[in-house]
Amino acid sequence: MPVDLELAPKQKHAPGTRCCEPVVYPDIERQEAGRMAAIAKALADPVRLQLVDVLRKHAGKVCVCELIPLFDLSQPTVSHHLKMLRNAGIVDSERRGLWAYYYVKANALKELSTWLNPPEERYPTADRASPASTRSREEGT
Amino acid sequence: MPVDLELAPKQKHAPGTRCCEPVVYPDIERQEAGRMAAIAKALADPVRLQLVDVLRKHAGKVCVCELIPLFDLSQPTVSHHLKMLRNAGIVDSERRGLWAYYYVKANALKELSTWLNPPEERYPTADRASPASTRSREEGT
DNA sequence: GGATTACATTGACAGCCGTCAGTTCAATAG
DNA sequence: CTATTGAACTGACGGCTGTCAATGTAATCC
Repeated sequence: MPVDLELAPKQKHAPGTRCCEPVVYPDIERQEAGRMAAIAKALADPVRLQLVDVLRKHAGKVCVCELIPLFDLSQPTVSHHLKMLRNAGIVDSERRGLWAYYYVKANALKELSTWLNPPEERYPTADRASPASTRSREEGT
Repeated sequence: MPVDLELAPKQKHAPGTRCCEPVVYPDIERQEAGRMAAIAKALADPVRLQLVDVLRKHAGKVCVCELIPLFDLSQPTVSHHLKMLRNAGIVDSERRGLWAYYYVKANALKELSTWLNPPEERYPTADRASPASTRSREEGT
């Protein structure tokens, strides 16, 4: 049965003890997180990741007819993946006659890449778990 | 999955015309793509991305009870997301008494980060669509 | 014109994902 | 011991995803 935690003081914890120092959370992160998660979602499939990899490595515009035989997938499935990548803003396409050429949009992966790649190793080493202890950083690289 | 190149004159194209130069695809990419896609999948949700962000920024071990109020989600849902991050090998946890502390594992994001971050901004702007161009660099086996 | 080609779209299907209410479990407090 | 607390687990539900066969569409060739 549900417990009435409304009436009690919100943080009981152990008397005089805290689990860790409070975490503040900047609301600005939220929009950014949404955008980056959308990019990550588009890359969250091996086929799409390989597609982006091939397009990046060839650094030009690659025809769909060259992409299809790279996978054991039907043409509509590859087309579907390309569409998802385009909807995510990662790639774009251009038609020339019968053929469609895809390419990776510049800076499309920049935000996620920047977030993943911290510009500096300037993370403080405070251990928020035990405020009394003077430990720091248990994992070396 | 396998890169099975057809030997038959599969490519009709327009007579005497090619859509673009052939794309070779290193098979080694496949495993790597699978691993990186799994990491991307774990980050493909705003909540999980924010969780990782908070854990990274605090650079120590953060108690779950501090993570829960950051989101408008039930405790089981946050726990579920943390489990997915752990299963993906991105975070790990440690119990101390009643509390559980989560932290980002070192190097967990390294592979994806490296792939996203091109080692060099040396992308030429060769256009593979025009057969007249004289590029070479097709990375052989 | 009709036939062919390259690619996109549709519809259907199984499987996974995000969420919550409810429950369970382990550790602590009294 | 019992009561309480922090966190994980279970079951359920709607929605989304990856895949294919079939179809549609636009451009090209005869």
